[in-house]
Amino acid sequence: MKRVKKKIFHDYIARQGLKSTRQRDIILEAFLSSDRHLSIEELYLKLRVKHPNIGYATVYRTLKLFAESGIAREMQFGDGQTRYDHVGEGEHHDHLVCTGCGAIIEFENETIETLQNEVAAAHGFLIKTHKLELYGLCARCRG
Amino acid sequence: MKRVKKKIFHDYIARQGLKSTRQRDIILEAFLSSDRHLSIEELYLKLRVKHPNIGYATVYRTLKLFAESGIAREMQFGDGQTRYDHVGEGEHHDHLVCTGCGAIIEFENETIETLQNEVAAAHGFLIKTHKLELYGLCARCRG
DNA sequence: GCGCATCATGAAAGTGATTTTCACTAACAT
DNA sequence: ATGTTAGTGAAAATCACTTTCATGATGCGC
Repeated sequence: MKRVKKKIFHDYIARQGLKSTRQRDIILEAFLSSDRHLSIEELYLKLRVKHPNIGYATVYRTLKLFAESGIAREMQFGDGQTRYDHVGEGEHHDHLVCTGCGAIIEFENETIETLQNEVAAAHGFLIKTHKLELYGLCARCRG
Repeated sequence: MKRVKKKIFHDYIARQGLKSTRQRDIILEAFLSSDRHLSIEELYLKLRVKHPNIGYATVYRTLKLFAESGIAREMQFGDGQTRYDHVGEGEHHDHLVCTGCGAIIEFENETIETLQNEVAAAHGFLIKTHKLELYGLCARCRG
């Protein structure tokens, strides 16, 4: 899984005529082995422990590159920070966001996806991506 | 329709012990007679033509107030700006966002809403709100 | 109507999260 | 090994709000 994503990223880098660097590999490894939905700052802080020399800007630029290469997805959950989600081959999931504790739970629902495509078709739209977030209280927070 | 929303807002203002001001009325009128999904800046610029004395901060605070009163809804479409959507009585709609020309089209789909509730229930979640956006190219932009 | 406790406003300063700049390095094709 | 081009890190600049503060309205009580 990690291996596959590393390959996808490296292929992308090569295809775009970009360079493979030590920093990118370190950041990629850290990203792949971290929680989903990490913000730039969270990843930066995590990296800083072992690699205090890697700058915030590099993490920022590399994460953007991950998104471009298709192994990550930029997300906004209304907390003012952009988060980067992992993206699997052809996989897509949506989120349940707990407004109480901030927990983010993933789910997939084929039927909803199908309906979305129908809606799009009815409007002549060609869907590229979508975003579905359900905000509320998780089982633990709804006392 | 406009009348109803004005009343809702004024009632809210009164209930909260706030004051009715000339600026709020001007901004409310401009908001109600403008496109849906306006950003603070867009509304501010629009207002500035006839009311150059109204400050950005006032538009910002008033829009927040609209959202609190229930006649507007804050939205984020990934373009870095918060937009304010009109909200009708009990109504809810989702969006198709064209990444080509920026057009935003609204739609409603009862079945999807039902499925969302089922997903939430399956996870013990209590849904408060949701956000569903389909990004792609509109009929005009998919050449 | 008038006083005045509050709330509101506008200009400007402050914030927080990126995003860009720039001088310096590192990759990699030759 | 070297030249060309992309990458890096620190710091400065942006951007989109958000708050502060001195000044100006509101509107209830008399």
